[in-house]
Amino acid sequence: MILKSQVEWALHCCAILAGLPKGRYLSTKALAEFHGVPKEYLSKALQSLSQAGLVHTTLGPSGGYRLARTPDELTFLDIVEAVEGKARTFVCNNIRANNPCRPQGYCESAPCAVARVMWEADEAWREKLRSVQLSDLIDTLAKEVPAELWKKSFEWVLERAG
Amino acid sequence: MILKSQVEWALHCCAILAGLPKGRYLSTKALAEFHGVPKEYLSKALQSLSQAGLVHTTLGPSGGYRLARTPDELTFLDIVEAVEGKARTFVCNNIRANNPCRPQGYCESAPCAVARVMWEADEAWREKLRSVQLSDLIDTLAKEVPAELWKKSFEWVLERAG
DNA sequence: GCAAATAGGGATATCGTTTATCCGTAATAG
DNA sequence: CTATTACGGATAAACGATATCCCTATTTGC
Repeated sequence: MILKSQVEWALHCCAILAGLPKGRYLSTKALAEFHGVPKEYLSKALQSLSQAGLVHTTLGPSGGYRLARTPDELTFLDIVEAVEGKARTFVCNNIRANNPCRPQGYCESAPCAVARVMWEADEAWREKLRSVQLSDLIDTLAKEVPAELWKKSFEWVLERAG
Repeated sequence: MILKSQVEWALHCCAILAGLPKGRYLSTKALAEFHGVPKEYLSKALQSLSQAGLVHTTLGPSGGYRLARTPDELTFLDIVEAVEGKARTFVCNNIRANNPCRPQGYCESAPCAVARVMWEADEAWREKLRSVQLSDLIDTLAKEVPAELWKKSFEWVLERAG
């Protein structure tokens, strides 16, 4: 069970978009080049962000993406769920219903106890992702990324932002 | 990203094995029939439990599986990891290293900040699974499953336990 | 108005994983 | 000795992740 690589791409792209001056847009082409990932496929991930309402888009030359909210209003969970979906990672097939001792037509009152535990763990995962905002990531990166590289990257993006 | 159905099967099988009298074994055939799942494929899941040391096996007629530890020494995480593996659900491909502004031969000091957050969430998921013991599940089932069904199921298993 | 660049969506192809089955081997109980 | 079992390897089908291509509508700048 491994998350799509698109999740990683989307998170990194949002980190870049967070640094865009207000009103500017960055294209798929620039984001793909910056991260060294296939443009056409990255486009699908960005479309997922768009459909989830996390980013705004414009068409035409100088078009592209910008965040729809401020970085402190965007959580990791928002981004992960936009790409990966909101479905739980554990699917209950209710195999207890195959119990040969079970009376005919017996109807379950509660969700399977096994599934409930697995869903609680799933929720713990989501809660952790919900607790981290995009702004937290930016703060961390600002500390960790060497100043020179940080500055150069910012300029690189600005040159291409429409 | 969805867990294998084998995870569900393994959890339910362990719950059944927890009810076995000391020293008795239950075969793949019986476990597969009880849960209505393909015997050959379930066998792979049980082999995973065996390789992880969670269950003991014996060969021959009246052979099969029994728990290697008491239900309060077996956690959900033990079982989930035995089947699903211990690898993290988020794989960092270190795409930040593709940054065109990055100086040649630059070597990262720390794991990617994005990956660290994702791994913390993964750990939160595991911690939750680690906190629930198989005995907890048995307690819940003992309360929720109708007494009649509980008794019949127990008898069904005993008839087939070697 | 026109040309270039863009997001968006659909169709398609490739690859790896999950799911599933089959078979041969070794061990064991009766 | 026979029947039954766990175990491992080989194989195949089904599915999702990855990736590419193409067409359309829209927008910018000339």
